[in-house]
Amino acid sequence: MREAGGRATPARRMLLRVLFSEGEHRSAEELAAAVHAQAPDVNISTIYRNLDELVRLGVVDRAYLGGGPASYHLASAAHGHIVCELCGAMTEVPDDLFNDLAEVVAARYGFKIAPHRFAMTGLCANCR
Amino acid sequence: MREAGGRATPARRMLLRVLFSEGEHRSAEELAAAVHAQAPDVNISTIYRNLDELVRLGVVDRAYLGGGPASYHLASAAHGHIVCELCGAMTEVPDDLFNDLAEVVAARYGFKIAPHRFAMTGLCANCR
DNA sequence: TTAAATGCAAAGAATTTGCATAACA
DNA sequence: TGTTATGCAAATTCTTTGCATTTAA
Repeated sequence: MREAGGRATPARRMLLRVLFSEGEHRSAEELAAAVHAQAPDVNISTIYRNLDELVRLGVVDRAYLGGGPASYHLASAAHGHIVCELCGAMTEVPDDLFNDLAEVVAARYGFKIAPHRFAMTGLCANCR
Repeated sequence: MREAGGRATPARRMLLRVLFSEGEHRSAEELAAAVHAQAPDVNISTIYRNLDELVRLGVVDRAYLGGGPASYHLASAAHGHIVCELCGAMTEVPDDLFNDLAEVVAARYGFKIAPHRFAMTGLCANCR
């Protein structure tokens, strides 16, 4: 944080602590709730601003898993996502599942996909 | 529409006409604007309701391409999407690009992916 | 004539912004 | 001591909902 010209504030410490301790795939609201358990005065807009900053620094990944709120997780825990369109169940899938596809897309379009920042939607085993 | 117990209303005719004539990947607001060019009185909530219905009937696909509004296109024009996280450029990719990946995901998780309803995000050739 | 569709206005969820104040370095 | 970060409230964007009215079949 400091290296990037930022400051170490209580709100930021709390947010990072929560990101490490809580499970993956938390929305901004959920992260805010977790932060509030310890520091009730941290404003939601501060959460959003700090998440933006952490995303910009590459510390946190923001993934859009469908219509709902954006989902945040530590960049260190990279993985893909599959999300059921009916029941909403989310499953993590290993990054390397995308290797072949990523190669083709890179070769054909010059596009580098970031598998941990989107979800493949469809139908899960239960809902099919 | 009628087969599904629905009615053929002017608002629906207009919406479908627009979906056929306009390009792909329109947001609800864009579709509303196009409809309004011919029928200024159609309410945006009617657009949303009819889009919901068309999605339910499988006539239209709704894709979440990132943080912005949902994107709608005729289900007949099935294809995948890659969207650049920096410049927002969207490119359509053929469905069959997902064949191998879809097979693995089906075998391993029992999950059937719907490639035309999400976008793979990442960096385009220009932004890399 | 009756269930389905619409318009309107209002609410809702998720996120962003302006501005005065507080606090890290 | 001067930015940087925060709180607060209000605004924005996208979408949904309740309800009275209209309309297709």
